[in-house]
Amino acid sequence: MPTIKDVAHHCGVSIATVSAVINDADWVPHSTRARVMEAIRALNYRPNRLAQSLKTRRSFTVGVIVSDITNPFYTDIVRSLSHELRKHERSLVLCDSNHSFQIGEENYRMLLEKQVDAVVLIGDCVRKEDVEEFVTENPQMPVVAIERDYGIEGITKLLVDSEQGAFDATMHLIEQGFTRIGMISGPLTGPGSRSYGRLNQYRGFRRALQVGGVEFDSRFVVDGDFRFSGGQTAMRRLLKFADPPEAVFAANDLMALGAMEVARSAGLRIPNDLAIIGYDDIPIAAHTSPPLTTMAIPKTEIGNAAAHELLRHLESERPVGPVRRIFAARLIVRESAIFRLQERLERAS
Amino acid sequence: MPTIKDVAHHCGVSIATVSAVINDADWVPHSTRARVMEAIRALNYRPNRLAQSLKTRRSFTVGVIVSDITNPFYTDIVRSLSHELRKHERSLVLCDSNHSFQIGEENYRMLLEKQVDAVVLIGDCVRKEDVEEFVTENPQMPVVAIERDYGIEGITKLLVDSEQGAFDATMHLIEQGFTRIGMISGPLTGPGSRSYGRLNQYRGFRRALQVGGVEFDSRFVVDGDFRFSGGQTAMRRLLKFADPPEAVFAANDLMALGAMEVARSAGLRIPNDLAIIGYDDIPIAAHTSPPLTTMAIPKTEIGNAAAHELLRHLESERPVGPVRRIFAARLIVRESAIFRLQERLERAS
DNA sequence: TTGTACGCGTTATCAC
DNA sequence: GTGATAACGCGTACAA
Repeated sequence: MPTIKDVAHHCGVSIATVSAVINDADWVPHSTRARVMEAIRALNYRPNRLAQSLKTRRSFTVGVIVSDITNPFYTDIVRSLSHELRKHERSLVLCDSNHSFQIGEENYRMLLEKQVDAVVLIGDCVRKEDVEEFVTENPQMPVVAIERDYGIEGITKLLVDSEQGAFDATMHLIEQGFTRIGMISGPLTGPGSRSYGRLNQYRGFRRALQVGGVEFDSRFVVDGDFRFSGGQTAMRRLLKFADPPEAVFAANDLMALGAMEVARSAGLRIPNDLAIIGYDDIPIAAHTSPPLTTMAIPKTEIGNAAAHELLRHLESERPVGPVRRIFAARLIVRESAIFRLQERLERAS
Repeated sequence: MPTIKDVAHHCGVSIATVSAVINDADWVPHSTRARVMEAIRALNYRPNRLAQSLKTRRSFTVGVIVSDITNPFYTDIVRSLSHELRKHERSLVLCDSNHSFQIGEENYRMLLEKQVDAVVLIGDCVRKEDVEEFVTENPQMPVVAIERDYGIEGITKLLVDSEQGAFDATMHLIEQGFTRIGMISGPLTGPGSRSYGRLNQYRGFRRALQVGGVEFDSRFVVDGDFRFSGGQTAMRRLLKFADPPEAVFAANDLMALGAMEVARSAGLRIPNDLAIIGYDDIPIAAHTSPPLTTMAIPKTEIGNAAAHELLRHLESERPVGPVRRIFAARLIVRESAIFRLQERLERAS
């Protein structure tokens, strides 16, 4: 591997001049500049970013810790983050904490040792106390937390308003004309309850019923586990009632799909006999039969925002204050929650 | 940030001693070692890996370029790769080339400049000529290519035998007793045809028919696009025949799901009226109704193997020869391709 | 057993 | 305009 020294020797200038050419300083004459460039091409010289970083104290690298990279939301966020960073000449070192706080803490420490310029935390990947400790030790390093509110001052937070999302979903059902509305919620305790940041979905559901003037029936709220099978189990419980709900809001699409499967197996048509609305807009949701009405999370926007916030810090001269941004889920109307008026009138008569 | 110098001053020894303690050399006396450790704790000293790397010429970092990180196969591979590397104190720089050869080439160059110890190429992310050039320029750097055979000497290849996978899938249908068998293939040209490395599926399908003594009907082979909608379109074409196939092998699960949807809408029961077998074993496949019989790709094994091969090079003294490993897809029997004998006898009578 | 001095590849300061 | 030269933080011969 040729070094800057080799280039300097090759074209008979000093390393300082070569360095100036590389970092295109304005004072280098065109003639010498051309000679240096020629030597660089001839030797196929590539600057050693490690040495650059050691000297400039900027690694042009961002560390990312994600609790589970196979979670499609996080994958999408990482992707858009990666693209934005690339546009600004930064690279990304990825750590998957695999839902282990210990691994997350090790990852964080490693990133600091590697002198990353910033850290992005996605999901519930590091213990709050550890983040606090790292942040107080490195107050100058930008930290962005996504989908988890550590409640720590001095770090940027990017969150999704799940209360509002659940409210909008439920409100959609009410506006369609449904009056007996159930909910398949997420787990009330355990890891999923926090990492998904969806504790507030139930609250949004309740608020929508209240605002929409629809009576709340506590029997119609069943808790699931965010998995397909959890949706199935929950739906079976719902269908046992003599007067089951006519519409159901599921806290995520996987459970909505499970619920749909059980409903159809029970001979119910969707949405004619039972309306279902999900949450997440996973890829398959557009292709189920009927296609699933659901709430989309602005994954790409979140990834872009993370990059944007980081770069604001990194590219500005003086430290920039942290930010707390709330993103809204967006209603995607498809066919699983349509109120079929004609159908209902016919049945009523 | 405290440096090794600060630690040395703090406990009144030389930096050489501190360095020896960090890299636990055997000659440091317990007493001084303890004093140094104490100072490290007190100052909260962390060695600067950048400086270490500059000196030792090993960055303990592996570069990964993936054509599309949101592709679940690649995500799983990246995940297992990342875990294995972490166990061996290596970190991972992730690049998503986003199906662009130009971005892939830029990524590769950047990784080299960052002095990564090795490169992993997943999918069709870098032009063959570029890989060749980089490899000849850096003959000592280990390169692992996954799911794409560049046909380049000197790099390790990890591939899935799609011919065998298609053969096994089709053979499963034949063994069940089906005789009129169709195939929904992948695209014959374009990016998908190469990045998925599935050109050979058709060949495996043909071979199975031959080996199994089942007549080949060219009308029953329709090409799709690896997407849900492509599966739907293909199935519609298949169902137009007066004597449609009684079993279908789809080149991926998404198309199998699309085909299933169309078949059911047409009033066909699965597998009673039409058997379907997929390829990939995507997560939802276990939860469709009926659950989809399919071929599973050993994603985790591939990721682990990539890490294993890299570490063989990285941790051995002298260069190790590259390897070419072929992985087999595994049949996952569920319910979408079961031959219901009794049902068929009843219908026949 | 411990300390000194140099080199890794680069940038930045300051003479010339 | 250009070229020495001192850092950057660390590892390591080699001297003490």
